[in-house]
Amino acid sequence: MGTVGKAISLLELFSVDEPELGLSDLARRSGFDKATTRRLLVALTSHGFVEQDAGTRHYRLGAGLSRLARIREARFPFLQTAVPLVRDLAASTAETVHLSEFGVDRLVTVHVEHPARANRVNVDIGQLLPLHSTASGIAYLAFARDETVKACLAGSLDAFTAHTLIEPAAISRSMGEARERGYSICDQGYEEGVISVAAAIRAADGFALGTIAVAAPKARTTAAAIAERGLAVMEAAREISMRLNGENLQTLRRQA
Amino acid sequence: MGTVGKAISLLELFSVDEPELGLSDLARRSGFDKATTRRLLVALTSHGFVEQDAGTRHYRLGAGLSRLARIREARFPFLQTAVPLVRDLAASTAETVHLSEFGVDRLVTVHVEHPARANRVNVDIGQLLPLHSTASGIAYLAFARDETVKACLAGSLDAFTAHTLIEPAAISRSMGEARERGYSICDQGYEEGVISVAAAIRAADGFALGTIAVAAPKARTTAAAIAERGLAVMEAAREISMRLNGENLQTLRRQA
DNA sequence: AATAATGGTTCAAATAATGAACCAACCACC
DNA sequence: GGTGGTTGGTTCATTATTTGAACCATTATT
Repeated sequence: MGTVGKAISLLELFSVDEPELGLSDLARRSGFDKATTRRLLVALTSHGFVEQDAGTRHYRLGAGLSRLARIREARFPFLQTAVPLVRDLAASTAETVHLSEFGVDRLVTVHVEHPARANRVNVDIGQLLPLHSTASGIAYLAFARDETVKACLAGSLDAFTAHTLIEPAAISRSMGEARERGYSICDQGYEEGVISVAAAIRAADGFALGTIAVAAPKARTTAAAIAERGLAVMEAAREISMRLNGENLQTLRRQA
Repeated sequence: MGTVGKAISLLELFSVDEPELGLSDLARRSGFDKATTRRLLVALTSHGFVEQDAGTRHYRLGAGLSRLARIREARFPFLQTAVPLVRDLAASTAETVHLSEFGVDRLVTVHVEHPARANRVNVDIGQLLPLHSTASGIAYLAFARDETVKACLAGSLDAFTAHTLIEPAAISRSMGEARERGYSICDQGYEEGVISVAAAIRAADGFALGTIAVAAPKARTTAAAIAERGLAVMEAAREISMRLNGENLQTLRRQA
């Protein structure tokens, strides 16, 4: 791995659960030498990607990242556009709704709304979702570029639960169903006891760029609820896509 | 400059005005060799910090940045907290209101509300503000750590207009006034014909972490309007600080 | 058809990154 | 008030990575 990759992988150690980490901790988790880790942190700090707490000397993500993210968001107002619809959907379903955007080879969770009840599915902002074993992933793949689908199915596919589909043929079938139906269903493919539905948010060219999903404890979820949520999530995704692309969303090339 | 610094300085070439850049362009502007530039871009792309348009082959900021920025925001909800108050202030003043956060040695503009009129001060998201020559900068310095103030005054201070204060003593005086008054005033210190007021948003320890400012064309701004806006911006900053720190904002050590 | 852009690649030479060993300071625990 | 185990931080000879001139393939422009 090159030096910039190492620097970035340091940044990736921070999470919602652990937003502040010390030098030794970072060195341990990254596997880099303490001196290396520190040199990288200094470089990142000097550009505002990392900040150091004056008191504890621990490190945290810096304002430079917010800046760049805002510049990106100004050009491509994904969050701004989608968040209100995520809220609406969360209110009407009373279950966890999460929004994700594609990045490299996974989906990046960029927004979450949790219902005000104790028994719920918990998703963290920044959480990374695999493509083959989540409702969001299948919804994304259903409208992704062939190269992306191929790259996904070619890699080694982890089985997170006993229900995870890992045969390319089974995943392809699942994608096909999602494409026809307009939304995907994933029954405990990523975590035991969780059932989700998701739909793809699409760019002007018709290809998926992210997803919106509703996740709920399977124990209290009926088949009728799934169908209802599926329609709702599909409608929300359609509306977000429309708003993003100014009404002129092309019909997708790749139809079922 | 180390390799990670170079990689980051590539990212910094993107802006709201130019959110997409080609390889040659990036190489030219950064001053790096084309091969180097590309290697850096590949590294950044493979971690989702940069995306490449499939059609134009141009590069843009990637979803990985949004992810990290959201993780940061989850821990420290500066934007979430402040934006509503920025909106209120923009509505009541009918002038440009911008919010900034300290980073490295400057203020980073993280949110802007523009009034719906043609003649207005324009501020872009991501814009970097110098500390010594803007209302925000002076407001920040007035409640910054001594080290920060010292580092600022020690550096070479650019004169952006004929009105820019560049003598450390004059800047210190300006800071003192801002501290007493509760808000800063900057009369064309950064751009000719623009007058701004700003107040510091403070962390739990009493030190500034950002600012909120109102900027207007000087031609239509009376002394009374300045005073009125000063109070409003001060109140907004106080409210944001309160909400961020859960009511227990410590009185600042360094008083006038 | 020639010209000058563009994005992208190669490999010996130059440079920057590495890490074991080293401080100093802090904390917990007899 | 030692003692051992932390922590953050630094040094410098060794080592591995980055560098860039020259290269190719495409795609406009003239």
